[in-house]
Formats: sequence, structure tokens, C-alpha cells
Amino acid sequence: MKASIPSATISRLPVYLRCLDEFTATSTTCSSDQLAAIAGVNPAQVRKDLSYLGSYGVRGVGYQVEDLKAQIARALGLTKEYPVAIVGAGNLGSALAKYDGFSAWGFEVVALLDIDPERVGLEIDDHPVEPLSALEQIVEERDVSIGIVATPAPAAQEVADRMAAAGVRSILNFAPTVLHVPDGVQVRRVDLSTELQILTFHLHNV
Amino acid sequence: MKASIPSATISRLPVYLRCLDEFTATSTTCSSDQLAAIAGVNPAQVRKDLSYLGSYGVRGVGYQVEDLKAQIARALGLTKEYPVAIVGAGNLGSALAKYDGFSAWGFEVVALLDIDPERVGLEIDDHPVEPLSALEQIVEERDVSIGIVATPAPAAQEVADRMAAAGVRSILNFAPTVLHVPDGVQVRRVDLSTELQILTFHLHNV
DNA sequence: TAGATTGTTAATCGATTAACAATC
DNA sequence: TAGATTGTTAATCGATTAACAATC
Repeated sequence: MKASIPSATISRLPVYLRCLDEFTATSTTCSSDQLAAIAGVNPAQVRKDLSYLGSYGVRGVGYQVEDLKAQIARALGLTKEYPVAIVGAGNLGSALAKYDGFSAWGFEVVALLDIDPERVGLEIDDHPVEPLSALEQIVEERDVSIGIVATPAPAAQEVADRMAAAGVRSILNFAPTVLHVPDGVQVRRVDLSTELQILTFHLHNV
Repeated sequence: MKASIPSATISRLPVYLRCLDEFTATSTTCSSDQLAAIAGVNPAQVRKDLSYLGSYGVRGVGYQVEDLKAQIARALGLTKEYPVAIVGAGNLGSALAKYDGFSAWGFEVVALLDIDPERVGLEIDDHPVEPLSALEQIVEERDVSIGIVATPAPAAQEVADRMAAAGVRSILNFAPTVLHVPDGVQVRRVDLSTELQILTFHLHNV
């Protein structure tokens, strides 16, 4: 059943989870109309999305905010801890290592690696920079489930290959390149230039 | 005509642009099959996407790599310069200010602002941190066309409101919140936790 | 009961892709 | 000409949303 949740719905669930926080202080329930307004989507879509989780709403009343948050978190698998390894301790990798929004949802940065000997040994926000050569060992020993690629583009594919070979099943790619990975490994791409270029398209075509 | 390019196509154009670089060294032409393999999409989709730009391919031969890059860049509006202002000089904002992949496509960081007096006056990679109070003046004087929100979530909406009021038409939001903006202003959201949570869904449901 | 809101259906809309005629 | 590959059609697929019966 879970596996049949449409991907578009899955990517909206984290947004709903965020938006529900805005009700926590003021109300114990919320309607699909209210949540839709905050999340910036159609109310029918909210109801349809939430219906994939089961029937947790009450007709005539709405959804119990805390209940719903728990159900969404459960559906997303946020009841577990996820050890994260970041490869690339440059500007972006370092900023990610310092980011404190991870822990709120059970993500823990357990390693920060770099290939540059000059960076290895540095301490970035309590994370020692370790050598890339230790990647496989670290993945194994610390049970890394998510790998973050924050290297320059030319290094990204090789890092992803090694992550996948070492058993990492999920990769978040910040390098401006398209990664090719084996079946069973999922990649999500976050590309600053791509986002900016999509914005310029619309700026340009008005 | 341009305005009728589907949004899914628009978000793939920057990817094609990236992938075409891989041909530059080895070949002057490429086929939709080759480009599709590198970009990780269906060959028919590549042809359909590119057909929105006009007919720049040659049957039996393929596309001229350099030609196609120029056409995509033109369609995306990358022939102009886009002044960018970053609000929030914390970990992420600073990393973005230092990012040198901007300039390759005509983006120039012309301001880095922060509300914290302790940060104002710092110099981050040649960008002086300026006070948030100067936002409106800076947008006007430096003709800022893209605003990047790299503040904590609670501050993001107010910053976006001020950007929009000052005439910024495009906003890239890194704060973990959904921004509400007037018609005519476009927002794209980049949310680390959302990406990680989408990954955990699949990790969890295997 | 009357009012409100869900859960779900069915219609609509848009995106993807197989297939192939056009043509270099 | 024969082989290759585009551009485009039409079929398929999936996502969105209006509408409303169900029901609290």
C-alpha cells in the first residue's frame, strides 16, 4: 500500500509536515482548506494526498494536527535515525555539516570527508574532516544510509560509484552533474544553477 | 511561442545545457539518444523538449553541440546579466556568496545582507556584509533581479515581502518554509530536509 | 437537525513515450 | 541509394481538481 503512494504526493508530505507546525500553537485541528492555503496547494489535493496515509481526518471537523504530523512522519520513515556522510568539505559541504536542521528529523552527520590532505584533520563544527580513502570503512562501521555529494562536478560520479558500491542506498547530489547509479540506489539532485536558470527563463519571458 | 514551453521542459533545459558540455571535447554533433543517455531521460523526450526551441537538429545527423548550447542558453535568457542579492550571511548564505559557479551563466552576487549587527561589516569572499535595512535601496540602485533567501525560517516571509515590494521578481528560497508572494513574483524552493525526507521514504519502503 | 468537512469519484489536464513518416 | 536520426503524431500514463455523497 505504502509503495503505491504517487511520487508527487511523497514530495508534498514533507511540506505538509512543515506547515502543520504553524497550527501547533493555535489549534489542535486543521481543515484541508487551511492546510492547503498555507502549503500553497489545492484543498482537494491535500485531502487526496492525506488519504493515501489512511483515513485520519474527521468529517465535519478536520484533522488532528499532532496526530497527522505523527502519521506523516511515520509514512516518511522519520521514526528511525539516519546516519549521513558528507563528501566534500568545501564551502557547501562545510555549511551542510554545520546545518542544525538535520537533527530535528533524525538525520545525523556521522562523517565529513575530503580528498584534499590540507583539509583532512580540520575540525568543522565538531566534525573532523576525514580522508576520502576511508569512505568504504566509514560507511560500513557507522552504518551510513544517506550520502551527500558536495564535491566539484568532475569528482562526483566517482564518489557516487564508491558510495553505491559501499552500500549507500540514497544519495543527495549537490554537484552540478547528473549521476548514474545502479538500480536500487536513489539520487536526488539539488542544483543551484539549474534553479537560477529556471528563474531566468521566466524573467526573460514576460 | 516561448511562453508555451511546458514547465517540465523548462526545468530540463538547464540539465541538457550541462550535459552538452560532455560532448564539447569529443564531438561537434550529438544525437538525442546520446544526450538522453547522459541526462538520464527518454530520447523521445529530448527531441520533444528541443523541438520547442525550434528545429535545430538535422535528420540523420543529430544536433550541432555548440549551436544547441547557444539556443538553449538563449531560450533560458542566459544572454543577459542577472544581479543577485543574498539575504542571510549565515553558513548557507556565506557558502552561496563564495560559490563560483554563478558567474559562468551570468549571475553576479551584488549584495550579501544580514540583520545581525555582528555580521554586518564582515567581508565574505569580497562581499561586504551589509545591513538588511539597506535592502530596498540596494535592490533599486543595483538593479537586483533575483533574490536569494538564506535566513532562518521565521524571518523568511518578511524578507520575501520586502524583496517583492522592492521590485524583485524572482526569489530562490533556501529557508525551510513556504513563501507567499504576490502574482508576478516567482519563487523556487530548495529545502534540504524535504529532499532528505523524500529519500527516507524510499529507504523505509523497500 | 443543520453546518461543516472529509474521502472518493470521475472529469480534466498535462506530461511521457512509442511509433513512424520525413528527410538529411 | 541505404542508413540514421529528427520532428511530430497519437496513444498512454499519471497528476490535478471539481463535485458531491458520506458522515461527524
